Amino acid sequence: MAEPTFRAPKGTRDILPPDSGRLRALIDEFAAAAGLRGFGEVVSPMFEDLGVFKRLGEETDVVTKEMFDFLDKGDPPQHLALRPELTASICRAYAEHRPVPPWKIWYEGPQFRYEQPQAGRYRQFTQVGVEVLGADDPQVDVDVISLGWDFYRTLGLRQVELVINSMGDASCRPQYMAALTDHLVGHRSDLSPQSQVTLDRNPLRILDSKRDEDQAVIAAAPSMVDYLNEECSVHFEEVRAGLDALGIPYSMSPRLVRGFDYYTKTVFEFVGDALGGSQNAVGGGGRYDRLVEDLGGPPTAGIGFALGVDRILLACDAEGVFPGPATAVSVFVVDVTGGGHALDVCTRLREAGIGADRAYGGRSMKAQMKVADRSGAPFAAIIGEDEVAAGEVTLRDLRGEAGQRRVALDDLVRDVRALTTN
RNA sequence: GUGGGCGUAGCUCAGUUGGUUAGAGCGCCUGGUUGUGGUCCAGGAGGUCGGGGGUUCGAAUCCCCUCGUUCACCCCA
Repeated sequence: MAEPTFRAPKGTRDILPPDSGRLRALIDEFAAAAGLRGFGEVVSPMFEDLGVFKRLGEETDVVTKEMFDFLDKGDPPQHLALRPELTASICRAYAEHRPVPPWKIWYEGPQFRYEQPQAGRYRQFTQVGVEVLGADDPQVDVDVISLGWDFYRTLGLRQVELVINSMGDASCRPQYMAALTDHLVGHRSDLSPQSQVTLDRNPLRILDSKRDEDQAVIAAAPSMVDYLNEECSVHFEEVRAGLDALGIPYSMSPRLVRGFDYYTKTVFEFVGDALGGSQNAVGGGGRYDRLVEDLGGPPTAGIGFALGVDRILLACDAEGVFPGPATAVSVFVVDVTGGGHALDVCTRLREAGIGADRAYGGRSMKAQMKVADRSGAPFAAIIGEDEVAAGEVTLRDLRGEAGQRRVALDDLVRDVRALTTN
């Protein structure tokens, strides 16, 4: 392959038709699902002060080594970073604008992490997500989780599984951490070298290690749910009861700890079973009752999730669902008189709200018919000298058995409507 | 960031132990008598074999570097 002068930067890609149409349709689907449940959209900046993201946790890889950060041209310069996720931005916006709680919002857009790219893992990737700020009612957790669950079902995905856990809060997590650390330190020599390093930095991280050597130690480790205090325990029970009431299946995993330090109480992940490899998390989220405060806002409970659009589409491919939208072009105009009449006919159709396209460059009828076929349009409107003389066009059915017939130019819109509405 | 696989036309891939003008299928373009696509037939365009360096009389085939991609770890969506 001849090397082009420029190519999309490492870990980024161009999304072209028809994939881009599919992406758009997926986001529209999510917008509809969120809107139906009373969520409003927030469009926030693509970059923030670096400090906004640092609050996500000093032990979080996304913060410590995966940030696209830079200095602006100010004096003194401001240290900014492309957003690696959106929860922090939303919390920053909440602290800044103080909307009336509960604040139910959804978002969509690209996010950036400086990682080694892999299938389903990009340096620029798209997420859709929701956040609810200002309500710690477990019913909110249920509402949020069910929105995610329903969304996957709407797309047609059947092999997505829900996994949940509880991380406790500031009063019970320390006791669990002590017990976990005791256990891990006691088996330090049984852990992989990498996990032994992790142990000193953030013991919780070892729980989702995928290395075989670690599995026995992890399996014997204490579970957070056994250390939950009364409040957290009741909260978790109510979340589970709510999911049960909705008939949403889930499994509990004491190993589900998530990568951000800010989570409290409920955490959950949607796993795409149809995706091989490690990039099988198609969505995840949890409750974060301290984050808004950490960003300078009032004490505010929060919960939300982010769904990886790129991975969801890979999962759709794997399951053979969500093919994407059909063409919006209903009529492809074939004009063998030079093209001037195609201009007129297309305009008539478009002004009536009927999708219309045409060929350019005065190509042969055969060539234009091929383009018409490829366009996916259900009908072709053919214009030759005969039609022009009679003030008509030949309307041809490209997909069915209706054949073709001549119609008066002034009746074209009416006839196309009749054919496309039944 | 660490380690392994891969990188030949727009796409999916063949290219034998290094040896003459690098191939196929799909796609694209043009035709198959004078206005008709989706089937069929015939032509055609399109590649300095990711890039750079080296070994050799000679390299897509061997070596080194580099870039990209992919898999695992890590992390996460």
